[in-house]
Amino acid sequence: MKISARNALDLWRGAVTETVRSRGPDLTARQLAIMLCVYLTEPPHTVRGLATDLKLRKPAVTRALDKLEQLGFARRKSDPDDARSILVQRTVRGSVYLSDFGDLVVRTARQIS
Amino acid sequence: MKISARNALDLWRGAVTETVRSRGPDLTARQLAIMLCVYLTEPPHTVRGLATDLKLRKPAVTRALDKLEQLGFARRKSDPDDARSILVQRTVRGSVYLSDFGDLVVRTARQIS
DNA sequence: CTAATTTGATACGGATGCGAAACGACCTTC
DNA sequence: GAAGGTCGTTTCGCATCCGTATCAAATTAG
Repeated sequence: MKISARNALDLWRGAVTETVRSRGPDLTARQLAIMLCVYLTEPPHTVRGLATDLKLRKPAVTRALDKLEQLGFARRKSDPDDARSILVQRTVRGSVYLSDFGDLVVRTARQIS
Repeated sequence: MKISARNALDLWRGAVTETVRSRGPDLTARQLAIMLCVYLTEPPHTVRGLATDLKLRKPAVTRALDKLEQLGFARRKSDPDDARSILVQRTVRGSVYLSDFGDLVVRTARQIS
């Protein structure tokens, strides 16, 4: 993957601009980071683990998961091995959303130099 | 610029995750989109123009500019040719921030596949 | 069994964002 | 110069997010 700093910024602008324009789900940076972590890194994902990984407080993760669950982008499942923990799971809807977003970035990249 | 959808998502995750972790300025997607537009596209930039371009309401742009100005990432200057308009201007601080962010994306890209 | 710890969720007060509507200042038109 | 339009801002009520502190439930340690 080769990319210059200028191209990186243009890429970011193109994708973020298009997201804003199209009135997509209004995710904060934290919510998006959590979502990408859940979908792109190996399970299992717990509230505690996500909080540690992203240097967030636990309530912030709980609330972000509330939002993602409300959008249908994540599901909570209690851990059978430790009923205190919850396992954050992916959904079809979330997979589709991220897939579309990835395609948007690719299309944007093609338009740049 | 060649990039696969999967790499695009990994790139996004890496950069957003690092931004969250490092406690950078907590910009919303709208605020970021406005900032990138101001810095990466040709001036002049007005509230009206930014709102039209991003399909936002004017008060949303005004508030985003309040935030960017508070962070030292933008300046308002009244248009000498039409005192109703304001011209959104770049700052050194904002340039440095975006430059650093671009470098972060480049570094992240290097770590991917 | 009891006490201490861990886990995720919740209550609270405060900060910040939103859209709709209204506003003052300014330009344009006649 | 009065009427109407444009531009950016402000006000209003509402929704969402934050961090701190606290909670109940489950687990672990003694």
